[in-house]
Amino acid sequence: MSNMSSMEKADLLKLVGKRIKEIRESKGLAQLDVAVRMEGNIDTTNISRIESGRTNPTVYTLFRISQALEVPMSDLFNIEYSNSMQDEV
Amino acid sequence: MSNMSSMEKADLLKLVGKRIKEIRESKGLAQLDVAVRMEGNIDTTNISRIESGRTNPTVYTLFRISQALEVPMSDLFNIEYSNSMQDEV
DNA sequence: CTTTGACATGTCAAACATGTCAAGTATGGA
DNA sequence: TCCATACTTGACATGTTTGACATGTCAAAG
Repeated sequence: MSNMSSMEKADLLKLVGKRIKEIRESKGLAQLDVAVRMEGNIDTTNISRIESGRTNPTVYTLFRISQALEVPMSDLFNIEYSNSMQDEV
Repeated sequence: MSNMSSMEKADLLKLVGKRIKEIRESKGLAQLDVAVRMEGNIDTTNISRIESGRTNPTVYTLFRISQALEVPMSDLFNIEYSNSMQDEV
């Protein structure tokens, strides 16, 4: 997710979704496990839609997912500007 | 944004909004400047609502804002792993 | 072959984000 | 005071996310 400057909506959603799935699987969790851990009502339908990039989730939904996965929200964006600055225009 | 585990929706939205405003002002930009730099149609109304935490923005909207502000998306969440102190709670 | 688990996908309704315009507030300067 | 800039707030239409449920697919197990 380094050169985000020219990214389109569909690409962003796919990347975020893939990242969420990656984290979830690395923790050995099923979508249902995440749903159960999330605050408020949710079912796996929405998690599936988010992971496949078919929906444009709100920040609160992403927040609840990051809570359930026990990672900071920044992890969902997999941002590592380790060596450079962002988009020096 | 420490101890996010017990945060409620309204608090999350207020924090993110405050952080966006903080970054925007640190760059000497007006809401209108951000709107103009953002992809797609937008005016300052939505930016105002997001900054005041009155709406729950989608990830794509936050993405466009981070682009306009020329910061990585993680900056919008004020990740504290870097140099600042950790979770003083 | 049937069952079970995990996930994708379709539909529906309710709630909500966004975009747009208009009007209001506040501040600072001429 | 008047005017301009910056931002907030209300109302509304439009589109989309979300939650709920049903169904489809696929693989593994029995």
